[in-house]
Amino acid sequence: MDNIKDILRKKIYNAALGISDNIDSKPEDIVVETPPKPELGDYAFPMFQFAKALRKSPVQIAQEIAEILSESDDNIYKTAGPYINVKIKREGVIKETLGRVKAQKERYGFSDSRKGEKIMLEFSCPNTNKPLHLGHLRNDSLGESVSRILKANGADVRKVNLINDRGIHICKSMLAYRELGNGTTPESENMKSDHFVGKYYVEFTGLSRRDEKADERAREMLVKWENGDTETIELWKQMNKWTIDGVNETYRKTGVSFDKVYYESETYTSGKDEVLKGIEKGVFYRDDKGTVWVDLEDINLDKKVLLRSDGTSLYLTQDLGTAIKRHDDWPFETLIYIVASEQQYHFKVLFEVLSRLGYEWAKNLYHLSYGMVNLPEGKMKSREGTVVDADDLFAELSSMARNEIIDKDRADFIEDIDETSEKIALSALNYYLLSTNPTKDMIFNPKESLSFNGNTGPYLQYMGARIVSILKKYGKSADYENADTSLLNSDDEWDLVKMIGAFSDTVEESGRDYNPAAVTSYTYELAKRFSKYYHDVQILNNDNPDLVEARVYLVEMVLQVLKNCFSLIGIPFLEVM
RNA sequence: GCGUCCAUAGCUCAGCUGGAUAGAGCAACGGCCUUCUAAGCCGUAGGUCAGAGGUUCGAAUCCUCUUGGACGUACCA
Repeated sequence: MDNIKDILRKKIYNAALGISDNIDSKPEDIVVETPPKPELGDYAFPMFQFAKALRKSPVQIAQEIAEILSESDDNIYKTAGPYINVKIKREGVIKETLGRVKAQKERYGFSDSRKGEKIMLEFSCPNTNKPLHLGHLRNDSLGESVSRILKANGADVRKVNLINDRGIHICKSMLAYRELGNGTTPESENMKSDHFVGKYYVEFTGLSRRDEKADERAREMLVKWENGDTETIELWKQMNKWTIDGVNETYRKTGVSFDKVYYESETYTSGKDEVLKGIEKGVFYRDDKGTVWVDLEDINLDKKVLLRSDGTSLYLTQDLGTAIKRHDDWPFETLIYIVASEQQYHFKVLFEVLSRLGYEWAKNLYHLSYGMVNLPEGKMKSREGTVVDADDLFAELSSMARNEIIDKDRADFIEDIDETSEKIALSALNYYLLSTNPTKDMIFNPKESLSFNGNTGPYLQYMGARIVSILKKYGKSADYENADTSLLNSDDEWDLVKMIGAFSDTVEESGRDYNPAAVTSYTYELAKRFSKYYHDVQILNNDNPDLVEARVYLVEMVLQVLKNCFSLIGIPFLEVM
C-alpha cells in the first residue's frame, strides 16, 4: 500500500542507481519534505545524502536526476539548488486517494505493520480511598489513545488496570468512616459513592490532628485486615465497592474501559515466591536481620529491599509478581506501563530485576512516563485542597458546553442536550490532554480548556458536524463510480487530498513513538484546511452538477478521515452541535 | 551529592529518523454573517529556539559543558 511519497522515493532511488550503483542506502531512507512555498511543488527531495556515494555536488545530482525522471514521467521535476521539487500530476492521485478512503472506510489510514504483536498496556491504577483526579485523566486519556493507535497499526492489544485496594491509606478512610460516619451511606447523603469515601479520607487528616492515636489505630486495622478479621474485611469490601462503583461511573463517562482488571489485594503476595527463587539463584541476598535485598549498584541503581525483615512484601515485590502473572495470563511481546514520571526509578529497578531473574521478555517492558499536570497557580496538592477532581472538572466542562449551545441558539437542533454537552466536554478534555507530548509536564488551565475556541476538540467536532450538515442538505451520497474527480482542480482541494493521503504516515509515527500528539496535530490541520475550503467554496451551490458531485465525494471522504482520527484520540463524533 | 526529564512568541503548546525564510491557538489590533452552523474565515504585530562550545555541506533537532526548573534517590505506593 504505497503512498505517493513512497512511490516518489523509489523513482528517485532508481534514477540515482542509473547514475551509479555505488549507493548503499535504501529507498525508504530518502528524505521527503514539503517545499517552503506551495508554488515550488508538492514534495521536495534534498540531494545531499547522495553526494558522497555519487561523488558529485548535490546541485549537480539534483539536475541529473530531475532530467532522468522528467523524461519518463508525468510529474514535473524542477530543481532549486540541491533540491528536487516535484509537482504531482494531480488527477490520478486524487481519484486513487479518494477511492482508497471509500474502499477502506473506518480502516482507512490503518495498517497491519504490527500485525500479530501482542501488546499489553497498564494504565489508570486508582486507589480505593478517593475518587479520580486530573492526573488520572491524563493517564486514562493516554492509555485509551495509545491502545487505539497501536490497534490501528495492527497490534493485538490488551488493556489492563490494577486497583490499589489495600494498604495503610485504604485503612485511613475506613477508620475515619467507622469513627465518624454514623452509619451514613452514599445514598443517604446523596453523594457519588467514590466521593463519599474520599470525604472520609480527607477527614482522617483532621482526625489524626485531633487524636494522635488515630494513625496507630489505622495501622492496627491494617494488621486486622491482613489477618482476615471478618468485621474489617466487611467494611473494606463495602467501601471498596463504593469507590470502584464510582470510579467505573467516571470511566464510563470518559470512555475508558479495560479488558482485564487486577486487584492488588489479590496479587500483593505473589512476588514473594519469586524473591525466594531469586535468592537461590544468587540474584538476591538476605542480610542478618532477614531483609532481602537486590544490589544494583553496578548499574548505578543502588540497593533495593524486596522483602522486609518481617517477611512482608513491598511495592516492587508486588509489581514483580504481577508482571509475571500477567505474562502467564497473556504472553505479551510488549508490556507498556503508563505511569507518571515520578516512578521512573521504580520501573528501571523493576525491569532490571525481572531481567536478572532470567525473564526473556523483560527487555520488552516499557515505561511510558508522562509528566505532571499542574495548574496555572502551581502544583496540585491534596493537603491544600488544590487537587482538581475528575468528576467536578468534567461536570464543569459539560455545563460550559451546555451554556455554549444555548447561547448560540443551537438547543432546538439538538436531540439530547445533556448527552451532546458531555460529548463536547470529553473532546475538549481529551484533545487538551493529548496534544501535549507525554514526556512533558503540562499546565492545565481550566479556563482555557473551557473556551472551546481555536485549536480544541470542540473545533474538530464542529467541522465534522458542518460536513454532516452539508451532506444532509445534499440528501444523497456521491456517485463514487461516476464522479468526475478531475474537476477537483483547485489548490484547496488538492491540499485536502494530499492531507488525506498522508494520514497513514501519522498513524504509524504516532504508534512508533507512543505519542497521540502526532494524531491531534494532524486532525487539527485537516479540519483547518477543510474549514478554509468550506469558507471559500460553495460546495452545493454551483451551476455544474458534476462539480458538485465531485466535491460531495471529496467532502464525504474528508469526513471519513476525520472520524478515523476522532476514534484514535477520544473525540466523540457529533452529527449536530 | 547522584540519577532521569524539561527549557521554542506575553501565555499554552506543535515542530517527523538533522534539511530551504521556526509554526499553531490564546491574549492584542484590523477586516468578514440577507448565501451549506461566525464554536468560523482572512489579515497585522510578536522569536538571539535558556547560554556557550562541538559534530555536519546543513542544528530548535545530535554531543559536551553552564544556567534555570520538575521529579526521583523509603523496610510508602
